[in-house]
Amino acid sequence: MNLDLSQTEENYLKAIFSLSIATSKAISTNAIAEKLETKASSVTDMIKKLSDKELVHYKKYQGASLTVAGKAIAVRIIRKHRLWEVFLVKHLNFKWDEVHDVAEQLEHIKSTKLTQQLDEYLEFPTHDPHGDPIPDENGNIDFHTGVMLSSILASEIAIIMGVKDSTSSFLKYLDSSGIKLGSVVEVLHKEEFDNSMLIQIEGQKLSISQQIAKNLYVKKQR
Amino acid sequence: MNLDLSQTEENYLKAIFSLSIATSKAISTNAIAEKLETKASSVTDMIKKLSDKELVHYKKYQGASLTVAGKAIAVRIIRKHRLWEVFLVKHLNFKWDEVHDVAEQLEHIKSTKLTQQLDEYLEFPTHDPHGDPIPDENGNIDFHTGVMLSSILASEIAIIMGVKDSTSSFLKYLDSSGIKLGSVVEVLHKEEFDNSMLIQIEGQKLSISQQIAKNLYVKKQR
DNA sequence: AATTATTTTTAGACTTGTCTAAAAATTAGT
DNA sequence: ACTAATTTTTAGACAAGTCTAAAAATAATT
Repeated sequence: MNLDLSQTEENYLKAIFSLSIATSKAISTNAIAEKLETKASSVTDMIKKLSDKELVHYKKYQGASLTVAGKAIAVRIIRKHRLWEVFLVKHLNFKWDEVHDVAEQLEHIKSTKLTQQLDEYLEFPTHDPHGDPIPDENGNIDFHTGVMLSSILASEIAIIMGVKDSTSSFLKYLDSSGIKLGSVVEVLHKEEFDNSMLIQIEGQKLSISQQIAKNLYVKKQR
Repeated sequence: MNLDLSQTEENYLKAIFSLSIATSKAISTNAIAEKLETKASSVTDMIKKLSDKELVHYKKYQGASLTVAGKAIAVRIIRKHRLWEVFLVKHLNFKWDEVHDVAEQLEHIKSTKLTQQLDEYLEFPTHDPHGDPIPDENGNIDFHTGVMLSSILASEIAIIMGVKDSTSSFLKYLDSSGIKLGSVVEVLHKEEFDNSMLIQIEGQKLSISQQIAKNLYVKKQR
């Protein structure tokens, strides 16, 4: 069995992996198609192929899920993606909203030595510039605690740990508002009407919509 | 005109470029096929395509040569290849005989910011780990002086500037013989019979075949 | 200059990944 | 439970890049 996958195949595995985080059910053809901006018929073809290679479990009309082997590959790709993001920000002066497209290319470079050495060179980072956890060499991931800022109650204090949405527009909004990873947030008030919240962050008061709050991972301070 | 080339197209341009260094004539279909380890018929197809994109000059049965636009692209790829090689050796602990395959992949990453920043990060290196010149941002290259060790006469002294053959086996031979870029060589004796030479290098006497000497670029010391 | 050998091109086929349009299966709605 | 709506799959086509085998052009030989 040829385990040297095409970039396309790798992208499918990665898509299924990331869609699998939120659920334990099989991932629908349509969901994959939407994620990869392709057509359902193309997805069906590819899932069959990956199923033949025993990288996904697949029964007609029942959606797809990763096998152990498939998940291992997906995690390796994500590991590479995030390591490269760290490299770009830490050493090459990229902003956190500029790294995605380049990392999307770099993640497909095949060389275990490269990945290992890069990891070492970066001093074994645990999180990427967006706060996402970097899988270790064995594929273990410290998933986010999963607490969103939107769930924090008034008068509580938390620390920004990551962003869920990594689109450039969201990241630029955060930059312009002075919200960074590590920032301490105090929830001053929650508006019942639209669930927006008034917060104290980086020395200023700021009103943020629920949409924003739902996309910020935080660690609650006791 | 879509200027976003596939990796395959880029590899053809690079192959034609490197074959063009030794000659001013058009490059034959067969030569390209051999370089890329493919068939002549495939080369014909691709050359036509590149000709349509005005990246190569092509007349049936007359071989191919790069247009100004094609050469510019080829040089950019070579620039990226060599910058990555420097990165791998300088920062990621790769040996000079290990970098080629990885750089072959990395050279296709598309991001002008990445290339610029990498160049700056590496402090604008002028040569890669094999002594090959790195084109600058505008595509200018300091070609090798072109003097090979084989042309150096007995009792003359020279400095190793680069290797012509970058295969792993040749580089490992050099490592095991203590021959490095920058090494000072004195030609002690030239054997008329087989053109081998006895040299003094890195504190030892060494006999090398003409084959070896023909693959080492040197700068003659006056 | 005619013939032979080599190189190059063409023609047709195959693979990968994609698409559209139609058919089949599943899910939802009453 | 039975249509209706939605999702998924199939069938057939296409583009990129490759191949083999045969034809055409060029180069070499005598």
